[in-house]
Amino acid sequence: MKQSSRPTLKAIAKQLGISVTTVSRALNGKAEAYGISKKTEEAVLRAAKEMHFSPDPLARGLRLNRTLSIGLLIPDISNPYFAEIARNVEMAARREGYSVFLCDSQESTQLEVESLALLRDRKVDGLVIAPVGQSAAHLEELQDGSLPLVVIDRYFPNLKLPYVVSDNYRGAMEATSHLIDRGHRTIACVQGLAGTSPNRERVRGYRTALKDHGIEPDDALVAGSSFGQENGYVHTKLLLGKKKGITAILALSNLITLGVLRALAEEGLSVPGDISVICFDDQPYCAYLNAPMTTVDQDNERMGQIAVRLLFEQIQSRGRFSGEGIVLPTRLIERASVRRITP
Amino acid sequence: MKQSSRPTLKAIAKQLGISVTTVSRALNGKAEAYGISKKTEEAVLRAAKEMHFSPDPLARGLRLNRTLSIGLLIPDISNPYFAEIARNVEMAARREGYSVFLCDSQESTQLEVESLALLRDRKVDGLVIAPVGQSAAHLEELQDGSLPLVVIDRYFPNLKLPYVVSDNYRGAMEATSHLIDRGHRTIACVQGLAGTSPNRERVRGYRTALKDHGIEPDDALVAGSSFGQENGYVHTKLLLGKKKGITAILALSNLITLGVLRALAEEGLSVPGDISVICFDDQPYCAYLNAPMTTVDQDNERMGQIAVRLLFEQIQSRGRFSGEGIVLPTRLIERASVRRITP
DNA sequence: AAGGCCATCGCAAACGTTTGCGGTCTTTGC
DNA sequence: GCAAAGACCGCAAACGTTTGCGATGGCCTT
Repeated sequence: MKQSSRPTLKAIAKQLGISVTTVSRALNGKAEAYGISKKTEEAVLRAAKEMHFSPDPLARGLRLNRTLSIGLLIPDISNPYFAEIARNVEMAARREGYSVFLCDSQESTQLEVESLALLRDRKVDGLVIAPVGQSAAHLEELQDGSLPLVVIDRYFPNLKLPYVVSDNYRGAMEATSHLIDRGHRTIACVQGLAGTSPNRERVRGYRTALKDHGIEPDDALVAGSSFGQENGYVHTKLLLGKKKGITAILALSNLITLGVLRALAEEGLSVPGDISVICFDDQPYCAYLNAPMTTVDQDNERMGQIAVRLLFEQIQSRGRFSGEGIVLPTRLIERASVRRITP
Repeated sequence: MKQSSRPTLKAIAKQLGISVTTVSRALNGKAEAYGISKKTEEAVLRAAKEMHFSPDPLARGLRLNRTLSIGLLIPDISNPYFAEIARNVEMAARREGYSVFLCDSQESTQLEVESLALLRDRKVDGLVIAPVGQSAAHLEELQDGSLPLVVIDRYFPNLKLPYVVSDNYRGAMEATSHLIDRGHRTIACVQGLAGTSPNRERVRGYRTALKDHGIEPDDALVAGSSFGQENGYVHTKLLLGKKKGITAILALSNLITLGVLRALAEEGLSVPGDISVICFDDQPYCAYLNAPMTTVDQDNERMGQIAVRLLFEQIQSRGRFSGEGIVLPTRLIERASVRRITP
């Protein structure tokens, strides 16, 4: 009885009394190109099937310098927003025959740098990365196209890297306008991680909407420093204490929103009775919250799929990417967390 | 200017005028064992550092038959329950120097089988798998210990495979008892995927609790066939139509719960005013739902960590696992979705 | 002076592929 | 009958490691 080790080219070759070369070529569909008779080709294919042969990815990778794997680098996979993206990336990649290495940078640039090196070491054929987004120094060296990659969710305006992101600017503008249209004038904004493109764009949309409606943005109404829940909680508390007359809050992420809600509950404020809330990231549960939440839905399903498509285009054209990037529209989902008021 | 290709052992060897053998041994800490002088050892280490050498995982894997990678197989990574597990698995694995291949089986046994083959092909050193759980045929052949693995969330009583799961039985029993204690007698149960261990155990806990309190379980009060949201919705509708007098619902997953809530909303029933609800899986948002949800919290953080620990114990001891498996306690988190009634 | 024994290191094979050059036959053309 | 042309296939190197055997010197011992 043979060991349970996988069959190799050699095994097939020996069984058929031919060389590994021929076996390899036949299996790679190069029979015609190398003048291998139909008979042997079929024999090889049959034997391979019978023995359940599949080429060793390591050996093949070593020789070909392609691993048929990609890296997926995410700031926090437990965030349902990213989890959804990850799911679509995995599905799309698998459909192309690629496997994906998952790395969670835990919102730490330090860990992101390490992960990047690690994935590179692993010789992944490409990378889709949702960067922490505060620093881009470690991404600059990736611009040379030596390693195909696409950036998602957060991007860097001054880097020549393909990206796919939401139209955060318009999304925030629409949301803010929605509030203004319903009579709100003093609108607070609980923001996320400063310096990241989504945060920057969203705040910009928020301010533009205000100005467009003749309301002067008040910097004191914008607070926050991370996309996490705790941040939402803390800064809602602070905002409520510092500024009076706030009638609505724009929360810039789903986790922030949960923090906001906690703070409001503690303060005994009801949504939307006492205060209106609108937030980024639609999640399955948003409709069932106390006061079903009006949200800015991002199409993260497509984001994952498109990211992979963009990536494979690079991989197949070996390198250079031309386009600027892709911006996906958002969608305002109106529910019941915004009240119409008369100022 | 050299190509931007990574430095190899040969490069270091050439630079120092020694053999690759010596370089390899020095880098692997076998200098002493093979009698390599302190001087050369240090020279090698220094050169390696300077050139930013790191061994090619492919070549190493080919030679050693170890890839320093594990596979993580999940039915649905976009489910926050599994996402949280994935996060902890990734973190724990990375801490041990392992990378993780992510596979999403999309709750399909078919895809699970394929993924298993794929990961095996990739020569992962181990596997942590949350199986779909309906069929175990493809897992049986893994019992021989040829590939270390640990099963999480769902397990198979008749398979000798290490597992770590929640104490679903007790969890459901406590939840049901909680309802009974508050006066509920007609308690519906919206279940998940039939045939899976969590579902079986939870239903068993539900029934036991009823019997323990002198209530005869009514099979017509148990319905459902998947852990998804749609299932929760549909079967709540059906239950409400079929059975009268239901005062409480036990929902066996977080997604099911969302479906339940949708159905109740459509029927104009309020929680907990008209009907009480209690559910499995605590999620960050549960506290902010309309009627903050009383839940059975599972410690999926530890589940991921322990799974990895168990896995590495197998990997290091090359093979045989002795223990039976690990059962993590659940915790009932009492909020406001259960009303006290007087039957 | 010869043998033995350390201390230090290198050769070459092996892991499983792919691929640039060939090398044999058989057939064909004249 | 003989060369040229296909048709069909194999050798061996290469990818970057690790490792079983030695190999080479120098120094000590007797």
